[in-house]
Amino acid sequence: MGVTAEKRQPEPAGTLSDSSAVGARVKALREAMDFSLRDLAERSGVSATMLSQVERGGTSPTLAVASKIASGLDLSLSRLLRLDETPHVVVSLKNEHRRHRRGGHQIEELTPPLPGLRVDVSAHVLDPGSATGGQGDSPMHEPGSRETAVVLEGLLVLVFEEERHQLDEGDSVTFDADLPHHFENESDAPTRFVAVITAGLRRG
Amino acid sequence: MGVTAEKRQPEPAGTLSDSSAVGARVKALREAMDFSLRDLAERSGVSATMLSQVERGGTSPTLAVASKIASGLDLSLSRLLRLDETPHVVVSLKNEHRRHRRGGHQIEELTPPLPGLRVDVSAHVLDPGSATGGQGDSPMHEPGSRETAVVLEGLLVLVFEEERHQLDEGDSVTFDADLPHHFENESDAPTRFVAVITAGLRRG
DNA sequence: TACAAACGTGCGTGATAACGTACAGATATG
DNA sequence: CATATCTGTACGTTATCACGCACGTTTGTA
Repeated sequence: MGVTAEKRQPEPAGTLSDSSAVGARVKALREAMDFSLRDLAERSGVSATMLSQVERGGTSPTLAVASKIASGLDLSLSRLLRLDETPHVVVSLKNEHRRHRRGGHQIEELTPPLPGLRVDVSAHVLDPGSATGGQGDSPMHEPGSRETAVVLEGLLVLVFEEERHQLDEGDSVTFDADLPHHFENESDAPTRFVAVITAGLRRG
Repeated sequence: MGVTAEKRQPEPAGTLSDSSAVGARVKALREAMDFSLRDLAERSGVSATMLSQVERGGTSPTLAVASKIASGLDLSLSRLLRLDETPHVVVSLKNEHRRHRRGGHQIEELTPPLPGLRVDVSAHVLDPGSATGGQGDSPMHEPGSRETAVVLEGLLVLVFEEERHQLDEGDSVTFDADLPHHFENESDAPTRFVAVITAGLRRG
């Protein structure tokens, strides 16, 4: 069971869209602190000329120089950069979740398609008598991946390499997801569970 | 990324403790992802020659190039830098029991303490008016870790770097867990949610 | 008003980042 | 074993970072 890996997008979340954003940020912080270019130059150890070029977006400073500038503004470099990165928090509202259904198997993606996200969280509902592992739903994942399933409601059966494992409400199970497996609902009530799949060891 | 200090002022406090630490970090991450220098060059748009120099600490790349390298590693530059900045306290549960409570916060570990497990899944109940992040519960996790929370019942508030995010039942949220955060229940009914925390990047 | 000081930026220059090419060693393959 | 391919790095070249100096403009002061 699982979702195909999202392909890398042109501008992943958190990447600087334009390094001149950092320059504008430095200028704004410097002015907020009531410093001139020469003031900041003295505090940071970077020349006023360079600071002017950076603020106007005319050059991309090295990490060493950028760290000095951040220090002159009483910040770490990572914190300075974070001010202009895309937001770290991604709230996924219930009605925004990507949902799909295959027969008696209902799937709801709970994690956003962020590049570099090494875990996939999804909610599942299995109607009575239904099972996962239909068309387009591989019984195995990429090598090294692992899965944890948590039963929220009802009864769940994990069939792992042809061995059956009974899970009651509140139980959880962790296993290597790169081996053949699927889930079944043999009861006469729907089963709800959350599946957490970690990225494999080799990422292409 | 070793800058010779012979002609420059000693680096002021607050800068990267060791520029070549970033290079070593890039090398460790690249090898963990099983990439060659040429593989990463293709993904990041930075030449293999340059990557080799950076990893060996022979040069300090510009912010523009460093951002490309980070992107090739599926990271933002600020996260890459954060891995080698001020050491963070690693959260560690005080006892091995699978269930425990702190005031109005009830926690249940759902994943077993398996070696090499790169994800931690836990169920939480917050009584009305309660919050996470009390004594012995650090507001930050190890560098590079990420967290996804799914609201199963009730209303939840995420306070992330002092910004509040409202979540209704069924909503989910994903964020960098190595920055200050905690959860609150401001409603008059209990809140149940599942938290999924991925291992940090610092681990082997 | 005149003058001094402060400010941001253009210009030229040296240092170094960034890359392409080629090499030697390691690894894979028939 | 011989050959091909992959890998990391040395070297030379080009592009650009980083700076000192000087300029024109703005601001402060007597």
